[in-house]
Amino acid sequence: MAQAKRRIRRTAEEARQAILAAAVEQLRASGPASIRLAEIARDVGVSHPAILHHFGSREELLKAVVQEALERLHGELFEVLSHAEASEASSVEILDAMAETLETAGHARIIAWLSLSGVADAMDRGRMRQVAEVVHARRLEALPHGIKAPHFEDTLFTCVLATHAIMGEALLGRALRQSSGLGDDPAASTRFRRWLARLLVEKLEPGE
Amino acid sequence: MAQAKRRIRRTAEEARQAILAAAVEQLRASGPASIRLAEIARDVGVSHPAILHHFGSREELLKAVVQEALERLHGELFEVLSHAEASEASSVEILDAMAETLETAGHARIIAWLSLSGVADAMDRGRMRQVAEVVHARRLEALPHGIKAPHFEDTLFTCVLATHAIMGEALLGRALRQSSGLGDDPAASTRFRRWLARLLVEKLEPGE
DNA sequence: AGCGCTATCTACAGAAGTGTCAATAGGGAG
DNA sequence: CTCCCTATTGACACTTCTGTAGATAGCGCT
Repeated sequence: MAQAKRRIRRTAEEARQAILAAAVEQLRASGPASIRLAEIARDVGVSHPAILHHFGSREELLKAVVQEALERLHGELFEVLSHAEASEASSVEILDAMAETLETAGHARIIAWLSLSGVADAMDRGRMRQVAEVVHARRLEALPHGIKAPHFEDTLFTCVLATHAIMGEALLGRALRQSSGLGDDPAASTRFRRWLARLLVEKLEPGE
Repeated sequence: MAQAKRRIRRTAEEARQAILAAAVEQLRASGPASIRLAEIARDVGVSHPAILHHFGSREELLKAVVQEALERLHGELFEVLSHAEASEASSVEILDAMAETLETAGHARIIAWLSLSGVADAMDRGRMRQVAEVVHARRLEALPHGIKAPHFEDTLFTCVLATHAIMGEALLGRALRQSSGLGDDPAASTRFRRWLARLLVEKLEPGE
């Protein structure tokens, strides 16, 4: 009858990782407000007090999840940019790769959740400015002679616009395509990205 | 002692409106998942069963709130566009007005909440295409001679980009300004809008 | 004034979620 | 093999939230 249930005993670190993974997925899917200990426990295959044992409280689990998610994001973006730099990729390809990362890994959704619920304020440390400075340096380098150098803020705003576009496409892409009469055509998304990349590149590197 | 509490008795319609208003505000502030009957009841100044009396269940209240919020949004956008058309406003001014509406009234946040939580799918009926068609007609009209007519999709994508930018600015504006080293400068937001408007207008009406 | 409709209230039931506790058992160390 | 540490569990306490039920009290109508 009631067979004694065989316990799987992980190391503390393995357990934390398994729990964090399930929690991040939950965060991506339904936001921080709907993170339930029982549900995550079920996904991992443990009982919910186990989670409390490793994280102390739901609140602290949430903190850890947010940190984990942001670290994954920064890590992946760093990797994408490193690859791009190493392979001398074109601006179009870089933009494409970043969009791909944000969209398919669900990072865009997570950022939106955190931003809306005000959970992750000021965890960023000026990354946008760093990126913009790199782009601006490239831009000045490739500047044809006799053309007035653009202001830094122009480059910065261009980067901000690119960010908004990528995020917006990840969040509202499907809905807007529906609303545009494009149906569910997934190719429309890549067409938009290509179009956007051309627009931005023409703005930043008018010579090419 | 316990003074009999004087009840305020509203008409059913007034009560519904008061409840909806409080609920929409809650939706804007913290999203659909955190809509609590007791809290809304407190805001309105009634007991929570009163809400259930008027709406039947939390679920139906939520439906009504979503519908109300989207109707407000469509109404306000329609008004803005009507004004713009009547006053022959410039494209820059139109964009500015729409951004203002989306941002200050909190519509952008609401849309983002609904989109993330998958509550409001397909409530739109092709409005994006309508807008894009109007813009495209204007664009062809103002076209200088001897220039090849742009594809409709180019105009459509431009409108989509504008939408993403406005939404993104409303959602992530503060965070990105922080990350850009611009601090809390609220003027930076208007500078960005101006910059964006110029970019889009130059794309759509290169002659001016 | 008296009556009836119904918006509103208080009190309570039930579900679900977080957190506590003592007991259990897996696995490494000696 | 035995012991000890601690990851894990089932049971339970407590809170919060939705929904129900019966009583009550405004307000229009006659």
